[in-house]
Amino acid sequence: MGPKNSVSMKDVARLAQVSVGTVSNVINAPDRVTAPTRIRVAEAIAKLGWVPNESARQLRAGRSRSIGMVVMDISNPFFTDVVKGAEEVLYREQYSVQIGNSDQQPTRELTLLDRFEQQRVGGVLFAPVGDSAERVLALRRRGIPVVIVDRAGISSDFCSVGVDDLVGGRLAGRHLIEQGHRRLAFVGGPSTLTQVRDRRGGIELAVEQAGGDATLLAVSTPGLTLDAGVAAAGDLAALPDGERPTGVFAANDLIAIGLLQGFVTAGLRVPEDIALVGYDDIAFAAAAAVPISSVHQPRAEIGRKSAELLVAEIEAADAEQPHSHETVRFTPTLVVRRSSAGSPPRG
Amino acid sequence: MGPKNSVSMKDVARLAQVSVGTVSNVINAPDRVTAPTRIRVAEAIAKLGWVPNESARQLRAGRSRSIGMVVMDISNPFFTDVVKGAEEVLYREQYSVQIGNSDQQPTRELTLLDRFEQQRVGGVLFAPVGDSAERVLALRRRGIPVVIVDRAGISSDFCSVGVDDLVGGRLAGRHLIEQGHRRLAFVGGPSTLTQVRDRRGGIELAVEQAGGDATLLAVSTPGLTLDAGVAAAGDLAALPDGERPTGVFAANDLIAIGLLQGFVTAGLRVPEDIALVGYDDIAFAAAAAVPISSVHQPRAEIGRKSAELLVAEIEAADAEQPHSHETVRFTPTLVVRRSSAGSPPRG
DNA sequence: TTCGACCATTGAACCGTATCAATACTGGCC
DNA sequence: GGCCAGTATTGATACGGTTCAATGGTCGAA
Repeated sequence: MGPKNSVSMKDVARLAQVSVGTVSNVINAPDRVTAPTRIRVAEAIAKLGWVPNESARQLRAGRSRSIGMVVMDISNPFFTDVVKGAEEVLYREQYSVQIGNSDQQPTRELTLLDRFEQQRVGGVLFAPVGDSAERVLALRRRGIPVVIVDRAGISSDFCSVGVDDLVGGRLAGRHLIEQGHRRLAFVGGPSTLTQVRDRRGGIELAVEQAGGDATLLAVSTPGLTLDAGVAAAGDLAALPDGERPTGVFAANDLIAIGLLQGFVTAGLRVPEDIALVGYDDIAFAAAAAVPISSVHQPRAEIGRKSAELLVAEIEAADAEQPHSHETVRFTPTLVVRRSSAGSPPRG
Repeated sequence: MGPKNSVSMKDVARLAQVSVGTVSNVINAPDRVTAPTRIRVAEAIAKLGWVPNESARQLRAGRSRSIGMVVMDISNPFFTDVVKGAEEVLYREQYSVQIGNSDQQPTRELTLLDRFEQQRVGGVLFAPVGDSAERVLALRRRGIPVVIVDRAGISSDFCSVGVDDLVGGRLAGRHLIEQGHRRLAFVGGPSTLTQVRDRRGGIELAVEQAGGDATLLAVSTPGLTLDAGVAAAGDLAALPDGERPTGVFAANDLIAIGLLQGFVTAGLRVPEDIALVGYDDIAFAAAAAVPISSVHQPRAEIGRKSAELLVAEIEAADAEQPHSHETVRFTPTLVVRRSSAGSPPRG
């Protein structure tokens, strides 16, 4: 239909009666250009509505000011908060962010990394589901820095940021035990996720350390979603009263909120019949039918710190300076709310 | 540190003993290449670990398989659901998506559009906050198709997808009136947002049509967030019992959830003292302290349809075929839950 | 054997910018 | 006036692909 209205630097140069090199300087090094010419060029740019072509710029310059971010589940508020923290830093530093949602599928995760590599992004913030270690090393070999988010210290080959999930899980477990619960349950999955394994490991530790008669039932879910929680609640509710756990620790708040819904539907009261502790402390946990106790992670801070580490690594590489990888492991805290208040039912 | 390990098509061509043109064909038109050479080239690619440079490809080819998406608030589950719907379609169609979060700031919105234009994205899915009509037209003038999301039929210059917010607002208003409420309130803002104006307009309409003594109090908030809802709840709770509205319609579910929290804190019971209806019907509305009635939008469907329209427009442009813009306006429905059940307190 | 048709492959031109050595200009100073 | 130092500007080149006209080779038909 319309004319392929493609105005380039050359057109600007012609209109402003200068060379393309000068136009380039007006953009990238304005102080190298004399005021009158600078103005003439600026006017030409405005008149033609020229917008620099990022592809051409990047092709020539080699580097890119866009960074890629891969998250497991964009509809989990935990990740959107991490994303917002990262965006805040990157926006300020003049990077643009590309968010990719792997939806907990290792295949999609790899596809996203492929695309980022093809686009020669300046760096990648990566919250992995599968074991993409090899793929990530390939990225680094090409010179693309990668920071691992939400899984701290998995390897000393990268910077990484996360919380100590073992500690978090133990906090939750101890709390339930201190409240008097003896039949505990852990709900979450898949256990291919480090986060799930560690959080479960944490509550297992708490149970062992408590000694005595405390037991732990592990309920595995296909994913960390609301629906998975609802389904798991049905399974638990179906157990006879004497066998059903009285204290449940969910691998994240989405599961916890789902469990709560499911319990209510099944006629179980929280916390009177069954106590509940979640993980992440997303805003919606406090607003749930019964406010949910949760292991708090500094979500925005995780995002910010990841972005800062990534920017530092990118700039070190640009300046050909050495860079040593850093592992930042935040310590989680427990926020107690109504869902785990009071003592367990006798039974 | 490491060598700038930049392997290009030329290297592949040399190793495979063919010309770069042939390598290109292996990638883009495999059937033009004889099987033996194809294999030889494939082996060379694998051996060298070559990954095509998207910038170079795009620079030459002119088109781009990445599309930009601008949302108002990435931490609002409504938008993440829309995003997931769009991603589903675009991933299938081999496009990559860049998500930008304007955070309800017109300035950031414009910055994001600028970046997308510089990157010469293939198309843009745009959920606008401000009045960016001019900027959007500039994009189109450059040949970048734009689909307006979550604001249907604002202009016949673009495709657009959304729901009829006037109808949605009226549904909510009618429902509250039918439940016997006479002192109604609308909570939301800023009213620069079409969505907010339309939803308020809808309940105003319902109040007018109901005739009689029904009144509407409009409470303006700075944004559509949880916190804004909590704050507004404080204001409403501070009103004397006889004056306080008994039926409240929130411009979205985040506000509604915030209101609910605020009311509970202030000692007001929902729905006994004050009834509540939200908008969007996000998953968390049903899971709130009191399950919240809400005007349902087909969130994923909005995302899918937007993406489909965008792809159609892009492909029409590629094929130099005419394209006529389409406006898709879904009709919202009301989902009644406990937050608006029962009759108003006498007072 | 010769010719033409057809197909696989080649090679050069180009996309829009950054970069940098070379050049043109300026003003100050002897 | 001539020369020099210091800037402002130029123009050619490279980046890594795609594209397409031109080339070379094969095979069947005459």
